[in-house]
Amino acid sequence: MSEAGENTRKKARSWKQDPEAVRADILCAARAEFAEHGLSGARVQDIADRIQTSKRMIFYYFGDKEGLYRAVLDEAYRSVRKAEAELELDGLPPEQALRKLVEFTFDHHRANADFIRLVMIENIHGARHMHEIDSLSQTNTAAIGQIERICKAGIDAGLFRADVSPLEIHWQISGMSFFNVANMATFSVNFGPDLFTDDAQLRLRETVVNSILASVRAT
Amino acid sequence: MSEAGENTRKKARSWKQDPEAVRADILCAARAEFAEHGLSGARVQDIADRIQTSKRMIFYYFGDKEGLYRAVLDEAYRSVRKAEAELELDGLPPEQALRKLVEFTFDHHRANADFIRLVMIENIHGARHMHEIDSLSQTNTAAIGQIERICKAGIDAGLFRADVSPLEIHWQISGMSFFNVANMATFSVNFGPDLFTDDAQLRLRETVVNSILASVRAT
DNA sequence: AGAGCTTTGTACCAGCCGGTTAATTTGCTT
DNA sequence: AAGCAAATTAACCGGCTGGTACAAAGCTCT
Repeated sequence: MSEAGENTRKKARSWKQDPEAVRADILCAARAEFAEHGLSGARVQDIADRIQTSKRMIFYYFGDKEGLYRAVLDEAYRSVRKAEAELELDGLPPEQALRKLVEFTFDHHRANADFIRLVMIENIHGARHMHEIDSLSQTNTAAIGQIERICKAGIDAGLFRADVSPLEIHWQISGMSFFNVANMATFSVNFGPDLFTDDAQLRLRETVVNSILASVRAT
Repeated sequence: MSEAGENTRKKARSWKQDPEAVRADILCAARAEFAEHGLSGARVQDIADRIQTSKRMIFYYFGDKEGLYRAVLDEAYRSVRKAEAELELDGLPPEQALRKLVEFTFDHHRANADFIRLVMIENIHGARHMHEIDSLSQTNTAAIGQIERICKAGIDAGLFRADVSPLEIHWQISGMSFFNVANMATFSVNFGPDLFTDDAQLRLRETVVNSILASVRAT
């Protein structure tokens, strides 16, 4: 979740070489640019302008525009997965664990609009570029693991229906949390901005929690 | 829901003028192109190539690229709203009405991937272009009307909780139905394509129905 | 039939943008 | 200090792309 802006390297008169920092700066600026304008809408020159570097450097480090885009996508997924993995749920009773997971996901999506936009963009491209990033395939399914454990505990305790599907639950949580951020613009235009004030979002989050919990509970 | 492809006008040797058909053809080709490549990714030349016309015609009828995009967006929303309005729910008991609405929305989103993609794209642009289309603001809130009526009936009958929010319900239904189509690509890459087979989608739809119903039911 | 409008075809342009060439500077190694 | 690879800069290029100028061809009305 590396923060935006803030030149990491010193670029005062007599510049010091610091390739890692340059790479990181470019990646950060590129993430913002791609998130804002999409792949074809992003301008390499604008990315260079965001930090103190030249267009040439971008091609030097990342080959071409798509290479840069892939690197951005890779890093974005990596940092999100890291945050997910840090969430500790194992001690909690099933319902509380599920509640906490939903609340976390909902909040985390809201707090990482750039990532959401990158995923939107990637979906527009049919996830074509994700296929070319090998590091993604394995670690992503770990997100399901948490839900599987919660479900198993819930079923064993007789609290959850025996036929709950962890994958479907993840789909539901992701779906609403994602939609909430991704479609805020059009939803606001169509139905007003009332749902997106801070306290309305709190209520909405609770609605999502209740909806998920209600649907997994044993009758 | 005008269908794709299929040149409406005759373009044989001695061409007859048929501006309406040309306009419709352009709109149809443009919708496909924009849905596929986004606003900046779409090529005007490619739109012209999809049907039997010249780039010149597009600018003649729609002014510029953004004007065309706006027209596409307008027509897309219009046709979707029309389909929504045709859904007849008033005779049904509350739970069945809500179920039918969810099932309809879920299916309708799946069947209109182009529209979903246009909305995704518009969201990436912060719904900037929707603001410039006046015909949208009024008719869209009508979608909430149906849910309001259902909720009122449900509450009066003691079946639904008294504090259900029609807007939140609409948000939930839209959210999951939208996500299901919009994020199919990345979701499949991350968690496998299992959820998107025809019968898995049927089960998933049922999960959504149950989830919504469970959360509105009076305790 | 011909004036005057709308509609269509052809050729073209200006500028933007991804990407490159080549030369300069920095820092490390010896 | 000399040699060399890595890092950086500046200028440049080719082609793509939105948009246009101009002319020709149909339709309509008289």
